[in-house]
Amino acid sequence: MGTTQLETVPEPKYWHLKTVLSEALDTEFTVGEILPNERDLAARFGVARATLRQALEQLELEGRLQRRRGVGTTVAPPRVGVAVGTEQHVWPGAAGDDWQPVDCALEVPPAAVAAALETGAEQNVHLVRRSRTTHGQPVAAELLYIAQSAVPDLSAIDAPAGAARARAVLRELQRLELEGQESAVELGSARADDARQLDRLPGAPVLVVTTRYIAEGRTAAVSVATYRADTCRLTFGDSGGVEIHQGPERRAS
Amino acid sequence: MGTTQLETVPEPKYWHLKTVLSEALDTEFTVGEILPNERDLAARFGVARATLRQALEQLELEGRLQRRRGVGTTVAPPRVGVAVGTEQHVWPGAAGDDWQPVDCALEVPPAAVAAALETGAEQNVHLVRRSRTTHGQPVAAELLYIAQSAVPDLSAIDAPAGAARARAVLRELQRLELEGQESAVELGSARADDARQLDRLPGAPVLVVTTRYIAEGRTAAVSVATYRADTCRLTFGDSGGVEIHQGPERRAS
DNA sequence: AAGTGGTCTAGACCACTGA
DNA sequence: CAGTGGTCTAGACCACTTG
Repeated sequence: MGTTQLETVPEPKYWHLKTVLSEALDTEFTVGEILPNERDLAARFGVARATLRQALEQLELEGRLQRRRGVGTTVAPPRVGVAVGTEQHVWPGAAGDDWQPVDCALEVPPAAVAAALETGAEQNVHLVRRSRTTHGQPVAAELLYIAQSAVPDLSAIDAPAGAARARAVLRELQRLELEGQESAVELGSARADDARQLDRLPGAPVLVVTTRYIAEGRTAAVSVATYRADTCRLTFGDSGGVEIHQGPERRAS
Repeated sequence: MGTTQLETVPEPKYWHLKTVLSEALDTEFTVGEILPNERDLAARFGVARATLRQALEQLELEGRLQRRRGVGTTVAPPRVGVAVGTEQHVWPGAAGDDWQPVDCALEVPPAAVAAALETGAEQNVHLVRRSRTTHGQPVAAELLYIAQSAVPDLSAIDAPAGAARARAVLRELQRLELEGQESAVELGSARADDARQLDRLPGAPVLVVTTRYIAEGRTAAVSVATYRADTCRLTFGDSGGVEIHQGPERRAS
């Protein structure tokens, strides 16, 4: 029962509930442990299930919980840091990156991508699909649009389709000199296909990283990478990231 | 009525609703326009208000809508790109950044920050509060922790408190040579005080950017900046960002 | 005071997982 | 199959903004 303060608080119940649960997670649970089910928890705190769910949703958004339909709610491990903007710029597909080519096709890109690539409307570009995993868990799905002019030597690309063709296109890309790259991060929600790749439900919160790769003074490729927002911390800079703000939120005074 | 497909779809109503609304926003509304209120909209689509709200919540998360209690729901402008990791690293408070010092105090930092700064537990550091605005709108609130050893010359800092003291501390910081910085981005939810600064309700989704500033081989300062996730696109790189993925989500095939 | 979005309830049924 | 989280309903009241 949340009998701590009940009269004088204009604070929403779900907010208070979230705080209580958050503290309980720190002190009484270990990573991977299963929580009681939502109906029991709601009853225990004397609130409707919807209210309890509102608190759980926020905790999941903050990466503290993991919920899976048909299974239950578990305590999530700390977010994993994934490097997305290394100091030394490199082409996608360079040796040592942890992306897995999935597919490759010629397609008409979305208007915004077409504008960046300076291709005409309705004009095909290479579309390479890749997925990224760390520690065996899928963390990101990517759509990589490559101007046809950036990979002109199609004769070297004989694979008709699939991952083999994707690898061939990326290999050709390495021949260009990469002059720069710039990225942007924003919040989005997973489309149905991304959600499937990321092992989440559609609409799950994701961090969308769009990157322009610049060569020969033009944008040679555009990447739209979709990262699981619940499990990932995106790091920019030289090292693999610093352990700040990863766990329970503590504040000075 | 959502009479389009009703029998064979296991697609959730709110998801379908979101799609319909999203298309309507593209074609029938202009930025800043007010939508009908939630009760009317729900009735118009033949769903419960809670279901309608689930769709609106997602659209707000994606930066398509803006909702304000007591006012209404409006069509949001495209997200504004804010630069958070320039190529040439600079100290916070350097000339030309668009942060506004608010406050300054000596406080014991959270454990994770203390570890990064390599200060002992319970040891005070400078805590500078700043806020960032673009186009007159508040976009971020920052807590900037600065090791006392990084600003030893306290005699130059005579302002007792407030923004003046913050500026003085930052000015002293510029004397050090900045050797590097590294950042991480993750999803969070606004605490009560951040929410007030950002003109949002507590729990609103935010992008938390934590940055380590390195000088003399040590971490001299740590910044925890909280950006409004609904209105901001964080850009990393040389330019101010590229117009990709900013608007309605269009896809090839 | 009227109208808005925000919170909350007590139910119901569905989709999925695992034994 | 039983148990889980996900969706949905039809109400109610509250907090806030604006005229």
